Amino acid sequence: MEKHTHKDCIQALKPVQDTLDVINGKWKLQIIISLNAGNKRFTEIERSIPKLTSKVLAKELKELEQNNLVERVVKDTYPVSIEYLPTEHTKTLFPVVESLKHWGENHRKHIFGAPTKVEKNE
Amino acid sequence: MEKHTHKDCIQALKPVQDTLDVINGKWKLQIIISLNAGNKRFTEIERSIPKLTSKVLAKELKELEQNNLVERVVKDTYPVSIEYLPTEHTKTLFPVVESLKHWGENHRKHIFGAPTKVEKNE
DNA sequence: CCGGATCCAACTGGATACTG
DNA sequence: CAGTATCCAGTTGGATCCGG
Repeated sequence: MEKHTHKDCIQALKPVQDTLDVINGKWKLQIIISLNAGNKRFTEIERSIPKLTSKVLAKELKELEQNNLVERVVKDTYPVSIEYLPTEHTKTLFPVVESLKHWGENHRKHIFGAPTKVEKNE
Repeated sequence: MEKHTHKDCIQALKPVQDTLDVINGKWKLQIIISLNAGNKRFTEIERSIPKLTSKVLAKELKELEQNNLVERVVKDTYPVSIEYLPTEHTKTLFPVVESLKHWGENHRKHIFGAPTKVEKNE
């Protein structure tokens, strides 16, 4: 087996990193789930996710919006109300999440020899 | 998408986050690829990945080893040589990476390629 | 060659307060 | 309500040097 610069491998890795960047961090997927559970308003989302602060939520929502995974809708009422909605594109993420979930479960068995357990939840 | 409770989703999300933690960062997958390309020695791996420093590589290799994705072999030669090898467990990661890659490619088209769907707000 | 130790700059994110 | 601003502590990672 020859050793090479595997530049082509790195090239193939680019879309992988793109995906990881998009769902990166511990909040993005939780936010997406919260939206799909029906939460729409900023404060609603914030309250639905423990330990998530408004500063971080604002930042995460912006990034999700840029990636077309969240739609920000400004309602021209008084006072202006804002809704965050999941997009069609969001749904394409579900199989990926399933894949990650499946591997995570298998990995846990592989490392600890025990299935995922329910832990504390504040 | 069928109806879940929010808590169910968060619960199901745990193994997903496990997986993301394992392949997190911009180096882990590159290192795995480098190993699978045949690179074994520390310095070899370091040179094969631009911008990767020895400190970070050492840390990443330790984490990968803890997750059984890398095997560290000490050869009792003079001077002691060390080899890093991919494991069987590493292979189980490939379908996941494929899934991430596929979504990343599709996502890029969706964002930039622009068969732009018309989503109008009022 | 294989890293560990150290110093340091930049970034991250929590807590709190504040605004239109 | 939907965020911003500010301060601040902890973490990350680059640069460099060092020892086995």
